[in-house]
Amino acid sequence: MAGKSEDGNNAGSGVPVGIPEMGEIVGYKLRRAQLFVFQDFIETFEKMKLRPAEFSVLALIARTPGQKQTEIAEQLGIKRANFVALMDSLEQRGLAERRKAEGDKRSHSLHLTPEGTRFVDKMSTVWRAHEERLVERLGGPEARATLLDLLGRLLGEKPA
Amino acid sequence: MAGKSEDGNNAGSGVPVGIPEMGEIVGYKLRRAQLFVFQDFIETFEKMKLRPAEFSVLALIARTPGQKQTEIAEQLGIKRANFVALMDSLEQRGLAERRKAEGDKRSHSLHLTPEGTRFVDKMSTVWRAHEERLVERLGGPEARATLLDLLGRLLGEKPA
DNA sequence: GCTATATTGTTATACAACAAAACAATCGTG
DNA sequence: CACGATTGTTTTGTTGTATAACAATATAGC
Repeated sequence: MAGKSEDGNNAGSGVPVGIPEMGEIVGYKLRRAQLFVFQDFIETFEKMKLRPAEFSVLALIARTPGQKQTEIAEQLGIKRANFVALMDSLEQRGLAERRKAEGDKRSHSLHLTPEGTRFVDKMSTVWRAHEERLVERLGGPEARATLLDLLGRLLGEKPA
Repeated sequence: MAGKSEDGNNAGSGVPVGIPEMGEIVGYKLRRAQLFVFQDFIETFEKMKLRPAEFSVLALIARTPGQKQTEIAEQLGIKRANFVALMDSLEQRGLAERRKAEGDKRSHSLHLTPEGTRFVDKMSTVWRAHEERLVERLGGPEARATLLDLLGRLLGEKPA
């Protein structure tokens, strides 16, 4: 056998070389992992009737209240058209509210209600348990930090 | 000031502590990264009119031909009901085909057509360029290996 | 061998996520 | 003031995915 194997794991097995194995495809594994994590997230927040998108909206409003709808939506990569129903729901549940922005009669500034603030507190606690579960799977906090760093690189974030 | 800061980056700024920053949420960053990678993937394969799911099906059939529909679907996490239309499309495009499985008149064994084989060759080449783009973003092949490893841990794969 | 149960591929259907276009109200600028 | 841009909204369409039901076939138990 003249050393011709490129794949390294299927010499002479008739398996066509050059065709990527699923586990070697970054996009594929990324998707599977994201699905898994979201699955855990969704189950974790099932009782609170909170979906990932709603979580992110509440967290953003909590951290920087008063931002305009479009600003919040943009930061989360949500089209402002699709953001409307999302915000409607949060408002009807009494968790967040739209206030007339002073100075601009078109835009709404987003805030948490008092109940929303309490809700976000509980939400944050519940989230921590979810995140800790991921850390265990990853094998420790350093692994999580590394993962966040690598994902950040894909997203083009500055190398800190 | 007695050292009470837990967040470490917003002392005295009125920002509620305990509420996670978006960039610190594994699930969120994972989703954004996956979206980004898929975006690049989709643009890369726009000319070939190939979607991620179709790519994965063709790659799987190419690597292990003769598998039953349900087997392929299951490996990819696709419900067999949704797999039908997917496979229909690949068959109508002349890339893959269903053969009557010998021994079981219910099941179909999946194979590539000759044209499908050529298509997969080209597909693999094009994919490599996409993957290489990701490697550059990540900062090298080692970073990619690390990422695949970490994602594998999330998915519960054996530590090799 | 016959019957009950399970599996395979399929159809139909519903729902959620997401994108694109258009619109009224309002803003900002020349 | 007139014009173009922006904000929130409605409407609509597409895609991905989940569920239920079905006919054909296979398998296991008796």
